[in-house]
Amino acid sequence: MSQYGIRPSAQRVAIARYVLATDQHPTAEQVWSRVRATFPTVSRATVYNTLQLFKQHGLLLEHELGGGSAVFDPNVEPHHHFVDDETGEIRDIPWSAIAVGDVQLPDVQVREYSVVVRGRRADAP
Amino acid sequence: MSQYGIRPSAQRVAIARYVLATDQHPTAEQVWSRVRATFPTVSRATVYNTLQLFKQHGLLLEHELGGGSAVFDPNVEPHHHFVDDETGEIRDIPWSAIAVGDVQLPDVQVREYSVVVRGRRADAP
DNA sequence: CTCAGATTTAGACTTAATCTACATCTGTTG
DNA sequence: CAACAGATGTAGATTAAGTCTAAATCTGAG
Ligand SMILES: [Mn+2]
Ligand SMILES: [Mn+2]
Ligand SMILES: [Zn+2]
Ligand SMILES: [Zn+2]
Repeated sequence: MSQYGIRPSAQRVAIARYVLATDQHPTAEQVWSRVRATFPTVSRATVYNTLQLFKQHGLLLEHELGGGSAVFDPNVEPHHHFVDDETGEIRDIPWSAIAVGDVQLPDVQVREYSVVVRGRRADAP
Repeated sequence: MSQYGIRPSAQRVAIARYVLATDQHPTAEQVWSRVRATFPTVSRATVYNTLQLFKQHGLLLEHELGGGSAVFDPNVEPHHHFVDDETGEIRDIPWSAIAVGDVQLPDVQVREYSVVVRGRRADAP
C-alpha cells in the first residue's frame, strides 16, 4: 500500500484487506459493516475517506449502477458489468466476452467505456 | 397520455409537457423545479410519483449514471450514453453509432444492455 | 348531485454521503 | 528521548435524494 503513496494505518489496512480482495461490489456502508467486524472502532468517516483515497490512487473504481448507492470495485482492469434485476447483485463480465466496435464520438475525448447488461439469472433448463 | 391508461390530471400534464419532451436527462429535483415554474403548487411527492408512474407505463426510463441522483429519459428506444466527466451532462448516443457483438452470458436472461462512455468534450482543434 | 376511489399535498421520515471540530497518532527533529 | 507539526481518525451534525404518511381535494360513475 505504501508503494502507492498511502500511509498504511491500521484502519486503512483493515479496510484494504476486505475491499481490495473481494470479488463483489460492496457499497460504502457494506464495507463499513464488514470492517467493523474485525475493527469495531473504525468510523464511518474513515471508511468513506479511505475508499475515496484508494480510488484516487487507482486501487479502486467507484460505480453507480442503480440501487441508490455507489459501489466499489477492486477490479481496475477494463471489464463490463451485469446487474441482476431482482437482487441488484453485480457481476463482472470479462472484457473479451463482449465485442465492442470503435467508440468514437464527435467532439469527445473518450476516457473509458463499458457495457452494462441488465436481466435476471435464468431458471434451471 | 390516457392512451397509456394514465388519467391526465393537470399536474401530470404539466410534468409530461416538460419531461416527455426534453432531450436532456433531468433529475427528479430538476423536473420539480422546472414544472413549478408553470405550476407553482405542484408538490415534490407528485413529481416523484408521476415520474415512477410514467416509467411503469413505458413513457420514461430511469438511469443512474453517477452524480448521486437518478435521471429520467423520455427516449425509450435502445441507445447508449455519454457522460461528461467535468459537468456530469449526459448525451444520447444513437444505437447504430457503436457496434456491440452478441451479449450472451451463461445462466443469464438479458433484458437490456447499453454502452456507457465517459470522457470530456474535446477542445477546439 | 353524491360519494367512493383516485389524486395531490405538506411535512415527517429514512438513508447515503459529506462536513466539522476536535482528538489521536506518527514520523521527524533537536 | 521529548517536543511538535502534520497526518489521520472520530463522533456527531448536516445535507440532499428519495420515500412515506395522513389528511385534503378532486373527479366521474351512478
Ligand atoms: Mn432509483
Ligand atoms: Mn444521496
Ligand atoms: Zn467490476
Ligand atoms: Zn438517453
